[in-house]
Formats: sequence, C-alpha cells, structure tokens
Amino acid sequence: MSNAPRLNRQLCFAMYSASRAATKAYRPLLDDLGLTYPQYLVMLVLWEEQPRSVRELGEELGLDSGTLSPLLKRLESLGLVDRRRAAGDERRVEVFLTDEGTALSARAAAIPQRLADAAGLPPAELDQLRETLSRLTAALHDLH
Amino acid sequence: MSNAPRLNRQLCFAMYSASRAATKAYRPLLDDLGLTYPQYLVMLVLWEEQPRSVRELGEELGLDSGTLSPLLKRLESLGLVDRRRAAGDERRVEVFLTDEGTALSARAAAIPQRLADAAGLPPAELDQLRETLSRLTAALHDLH
DNA sequence: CGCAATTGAGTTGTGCACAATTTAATTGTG
DNA sequence: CACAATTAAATTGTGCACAACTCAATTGCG
Repeated sequence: MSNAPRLNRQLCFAMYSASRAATKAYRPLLDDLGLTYPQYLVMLVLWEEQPRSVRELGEELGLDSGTLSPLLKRLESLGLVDRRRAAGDERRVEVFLTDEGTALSARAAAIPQRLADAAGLPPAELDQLRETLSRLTAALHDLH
Repeated sequence: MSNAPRLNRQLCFAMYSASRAATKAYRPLLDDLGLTYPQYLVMLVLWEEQPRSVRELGEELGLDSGTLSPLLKRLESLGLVDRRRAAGDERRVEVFLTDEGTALSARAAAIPQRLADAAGLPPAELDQLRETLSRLTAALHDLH
C-alpha cells in the first residue's frame, strides 16, 4: 500500500551498512594495536609520509579539526605521535610519528590482506568496487 | 621506502568516505524535514510497516538499543512517533507513527531520486554497486 | 510450581563526525 | 606601516555507534 522508498533498495543504506560492517570487522585486529578505526586511518596517512599538518591530514581523510584535534591528542597520549607548532608558521601544527608510532606499522602491515580474505569476494571485484565508490564519492563531493 | 598499506588503495577507506559523502549530500534535503540521516533511515523502516518493536528496528538497521533508544526518544519529542509497551509482552516497546510521522513520508518521497541524480553515475552502475555492497556486508557479517 | 537462564530496553562511558564559534597567526592592500 | 581579511587549530554542542552493564519481564526446565 505504501509507495515509500524501500530501505533495502537504497544505495545510501548499503554504503552505510557496509562501512559499519567493515569497521566492525577491523575491530578485533585493531584492538591488538590499541587503535580505533579512525585512528588507524590517521596512522596510515602518517606511515606514508610525515610530518603532516592537521590541515593536510584533514584533506587526505576528509575530516575537520573538530574531529582530528581530539583524535590526535589521544594518539599523542598513546605515545604514537608528537604535535609541534610549525617553525615558519605558528598557526600550523605538525604531527610527527614517534619511534613507537613508526614501529607500529610493521604490526599493521598484515591487516589489509586479512580483511580482503575475510571479504569473500574475488580481488578483481573488490578493486572494481573501490574504484566505483571513489568515483561516487568524487561526484557527491562536487555537489559542494 | 615505506611499504605501509596505502590509504587510497584501501577499500575500507573508500567505503568510509563514500558513506560520509552520501550522508553529507543528504543533509540539506533532510534538514528540510528536520531529520538526521539515521533518523531518516528509521522513518524509512516505519513507513514500510508499523508498528515495529525496538528489536525489529535494530535487526533491520543493524543498530542496537544503545543507539536506537535515544534516537527514538528524539523522534518522539519531534512528534513523529509514539512508543508504547507491547500488550502481550511488557519487555517489548512498540514504535508507532503519529499522523505527523505518516504525513512526512510524502515530503520524503522525492529524496532518493534527487540523490541518484546527484550521484552522476548511470542507474545500472548504482544498482550493481548496491548489490556488491550488500554481498560484501553479508560476508563481513558472517565473520560473526 | 519454582527458579535459573534468556530476552528486550534502557543507561553509561568512550570516541567519532560535523556545524558553528573562537582565538591566534599570517597575508594582502592601501 | 596599519589593519582588514584570511587561514589554521582548537573548542563547544549535538547526535550517532557501540561495548558493557543494569533491570525487569518472560521462558524453559527439573
């Protein structure tokens, strides 16, 4: 009788569910490292290159300082990063890996493959999925 | 030098970004209805069929009472739903749409199409994407 | 029946997301 | 140089997510 949009027909719900399911699948692995999922994403960026300013981290991850500032403080209190005002521009805060933060990379290296295995879909399909999602994200971002 | 997993190669990050981008794209439309995105999802379920118990809503959406209880209280204080203990089983709380809650469905009906248009991908590709995400979510769920 | 185990909601505590605001440093322009 | 505009972080406030826990109602089993 109702012609309301059906939940299980909606792409938005599929993305919302998949994202939460993935985060949940990561949890036991990340618990071993003492990281939450967003903290892990920040560490991934820093393992690629550091130091990075808060603004650069925000651009890479699509997060603002309201999310990153407290998250980075928690990473600092875990002893994984240091935060220092940039020498040339005192507005910027640069985030450095500590030795411990750098070392954690080795223990995190196996995680992506373990998750890919758990996904139970062929690698080509996962790759295709990632590519389509990236284009969709870009399109949605262009709305503003 | 680093062989750390690259952020932009990771499917998990693509899902995380896409989900947040979609939520953000919905926001201006949902602001008109006075709903947040998770509140909209709950209303979608209720527009399909009501009343639904808190447990049923949780199963449909994959959310627990720790998320739903306060969310439903907010929907109640907006005048969109009522909550009553079930007659036969006093443990259950049944969520009913108010007249206002039912009426809101009409104003929400146009939203999915507007988002699909904004996505900028052909409908067939969006459908394929939704299907793949559903399978992935199911596989991740089966991990436990 | 009696009572332990289970089930359904709610509560508490932590950690994101994100809008809006604040504060301080820097830049651009007359 | 002065000073308005801009930029970078941090802060505040609201609302999810979710684990862990509490409490009450119900079920199942001896």
